[in-house]
Amino acid sequence: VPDQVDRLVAAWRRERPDLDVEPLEVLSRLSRLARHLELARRAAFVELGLALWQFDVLTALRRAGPPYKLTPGDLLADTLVSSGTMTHRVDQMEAIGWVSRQADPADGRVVRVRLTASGRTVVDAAMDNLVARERRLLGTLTAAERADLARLLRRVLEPFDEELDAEPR
Amino acid sequence: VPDQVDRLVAAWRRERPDLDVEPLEVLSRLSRLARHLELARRAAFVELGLALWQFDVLTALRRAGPPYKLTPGDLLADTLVSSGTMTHRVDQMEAIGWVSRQADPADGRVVRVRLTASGRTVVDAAMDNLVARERRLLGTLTAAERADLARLLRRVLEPFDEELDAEPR
DNA sequence: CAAGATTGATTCTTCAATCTTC
DNA sequence: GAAGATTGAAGAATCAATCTTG
Repeated sequence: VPDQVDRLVAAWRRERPDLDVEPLEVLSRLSRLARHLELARRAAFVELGLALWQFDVLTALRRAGPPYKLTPGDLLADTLVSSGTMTHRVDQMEAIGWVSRQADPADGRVVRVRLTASGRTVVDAAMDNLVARERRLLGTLTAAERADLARLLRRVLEPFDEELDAEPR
Repeated sequence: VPDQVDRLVAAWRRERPDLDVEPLEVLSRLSRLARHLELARRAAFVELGLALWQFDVLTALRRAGPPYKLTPGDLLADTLVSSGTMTHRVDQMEAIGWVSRQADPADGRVVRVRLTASGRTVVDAAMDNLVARERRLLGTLTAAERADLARLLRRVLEPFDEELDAEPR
């Protein structure tokens, strides 16, 4: 049964027979799937009064463990956004009360972003919700297939992770 | 060798041992990879004076084949954005001269968005560029592995494609 | 009333410039 | 001067409301 990407690839082969579009079989599915996931996650979080970008910041802090503090710079690497974006995000979430800012006693340039108790409550609920839904989503695959998929994705992801240390944002 | 997602998953297991975060092995890699791809594509198109969202619209029209006409509604399904977004996009690109709007003679509610000659020139160049780079990106995988990856992604994507007919945007 | 497209308000992201501290 | 964070302006995505035609 052909899917949307099969149709897309067939269309390219018809319109640009000079181009070998084989890479799209993987990368176009990947982009579309990521976009669908984003839309689905956003819809699920609306009920919790939570925006997707807020969830991304909260989970980074939650994962860090007690005392739930990271610098804006740490958060950049986790969320892959620019530094200006992160400042704005922290502003908003500080106003809501999910995070707070603290000066770093050792280095005056650095700020600590700390997850508050209410922020932790929200992110734990959202994470329960998310993992449950995403498990359903992967239910069409066997455990072995999921492991295969994870392994292949890791291989493609490798070059990107390596260059992360070098790039400013 | 552990990657960023291995670290992320390990952190969750430490902080939320009550949660089974196995789905993240796949879905977190997928999201991160999609984000990296987006950033890389954006950087590549900057040299061509092309924004990512413009590329998405142009390719949908180019793939459609002569006479390179689609309705805004058609473009929604291809690009997974809202109807308001698409109107704004077509506005911008019409101002640049890459597309034009035409009324549908048969149905007054419908608009045809047509790719112009200059739009076609731009999209063909960008597509050459994109496919070449993405082929390099997948070079770490063998042909068999790429086929495996495409197959597995297709399986996960299936439920989303099916519900596409039902949803408004 | 439904379908298709548009509009305007709001929100988020980005970029480049700036400020502070090392 | 470099690192880390912030600022403000500009651009794009979204939502809900609206307009037009079937």
